[in-house]
Amino acid sequence: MAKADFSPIADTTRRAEIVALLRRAILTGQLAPGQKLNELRISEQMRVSRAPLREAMRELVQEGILTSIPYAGTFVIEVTAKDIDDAYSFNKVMDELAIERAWPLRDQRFFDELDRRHEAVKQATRALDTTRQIETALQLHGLIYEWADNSVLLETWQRLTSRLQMYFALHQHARNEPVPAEDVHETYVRLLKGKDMRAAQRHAREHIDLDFEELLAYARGLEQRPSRGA
Amino acid sequence: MAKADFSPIADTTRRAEIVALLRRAILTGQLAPGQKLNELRISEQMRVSRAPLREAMRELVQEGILTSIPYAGTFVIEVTAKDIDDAYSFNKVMDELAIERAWPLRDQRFFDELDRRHEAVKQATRALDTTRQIETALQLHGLIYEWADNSVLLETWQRLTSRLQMYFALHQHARNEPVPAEDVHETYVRLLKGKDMRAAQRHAREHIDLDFEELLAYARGLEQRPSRGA
DNA sequence: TCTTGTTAGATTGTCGACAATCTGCTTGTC
DNA sequence: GACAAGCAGATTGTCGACAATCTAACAAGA
Repeated sequence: MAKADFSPIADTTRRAEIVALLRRAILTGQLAPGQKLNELRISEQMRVSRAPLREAMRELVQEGILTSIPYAGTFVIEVTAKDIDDAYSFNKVMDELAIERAWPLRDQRFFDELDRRHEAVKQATRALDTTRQIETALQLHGLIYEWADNSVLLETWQRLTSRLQMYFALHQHARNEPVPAEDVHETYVRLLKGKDMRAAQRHAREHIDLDFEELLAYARGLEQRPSRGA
Repeated sequence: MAKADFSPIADTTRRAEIVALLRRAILTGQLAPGQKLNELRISEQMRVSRAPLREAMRELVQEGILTSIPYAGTFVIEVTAKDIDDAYSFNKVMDELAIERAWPLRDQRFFDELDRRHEAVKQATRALDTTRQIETALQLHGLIYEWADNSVLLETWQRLTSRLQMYFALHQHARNEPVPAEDVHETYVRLLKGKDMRAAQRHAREHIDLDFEELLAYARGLEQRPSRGA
């Protein structure tokens, strides 16, 4: 009775591969914020013409991690403390919604997947792979969105994820510290398996708090005492 | 003391104009859901080469109103009852957040702008211009997002707006009724000017409810009793 | 009759070259 | 020396043509 459960064929267009490459370069900090993307140089490096490269860049502009100025160029977005703060407070509200919606839909598959992703984080942590640690942590966190059964909510989360990953990667790059050895997701996973939804929501908020606070402090430090008035 | 308040120069690239044209065609229902966009035909009609057209389409795919299948084509998104329901329940939560954030930032400029946009809706209603009525109503509603001082929240709203406008336009198209003469936004505007934030939030939710309920009923009617199981 | 292989037409994906625009330097003038 | 005009050089925007892929119609075989 096992239905053959094929996954979609891999995207075979150059455009899709370029998107993946560029996104990765940006999210890992290989391409720094504010940096200009020279079309000719990149197309030559990738052995690709400018047409698919430009289309890929247009996608990433819409995704919000590149910004384009006509006849001037396309740049990696700058990251301000306000951007991080905005993403943070928005994320808090979304999290509560996602947990609320996903809560009654939790089943064995959910718990299994939760463990699987949790394991992936722990493995990346053991391997001292900071990039992958951020990536897997976000995937762990994203499970409630995938389970919330709301396409708009999920899509919004995925958009936000790009930027969050970029922010955290920047932070890690700057600190250049070894990754924390202890498992900060233990409580989160346990609460999601439990019976108290409010407690899970509360923890999710506070748990996110911690990481973000560090991030914010770092970003504020970068900005030279700007005039923050309207 | 009046600062020269210039608006940005108009986008001079064909790409930007194509994006605007296509978006308009989709949001007004000129291009029906599911319809395929033939690149050659459109590029000839617009007297433009396929390169900027394709870049424009890539943007709209990311914006969520087009969908692309490699080597098969790019299509206007289909609208299901679930999509509308998802957008609806997501919008409710966002609205509460937006009102909460915008509330303490309301000032004279806010009230003036509120009146201005309200007037625009009434004018479109008097002119029996349904398309413009939808557009202006969404702009009126979007003010709280612009005032909430959160870039992520605003951006998310703008993305959602595209689809909402499309949904409502479809609905209007299908009903083909004259627009309602009475002013459904009167209470909304009055509450936003008042002192009771909770009341404003409650009304926004219920006000939105009305329009959406009709929309949902319509969309469900379209779908041939689909199996709604997982 | 149903399935499978082939082929022609149409459409999308990609390429290399040209046009439009910006940037920085040079030049000339005061 | 300061400043504006004008001139390369580089970069982005756009174009037309070619290559890769899909669709459907049709033929051949079980």
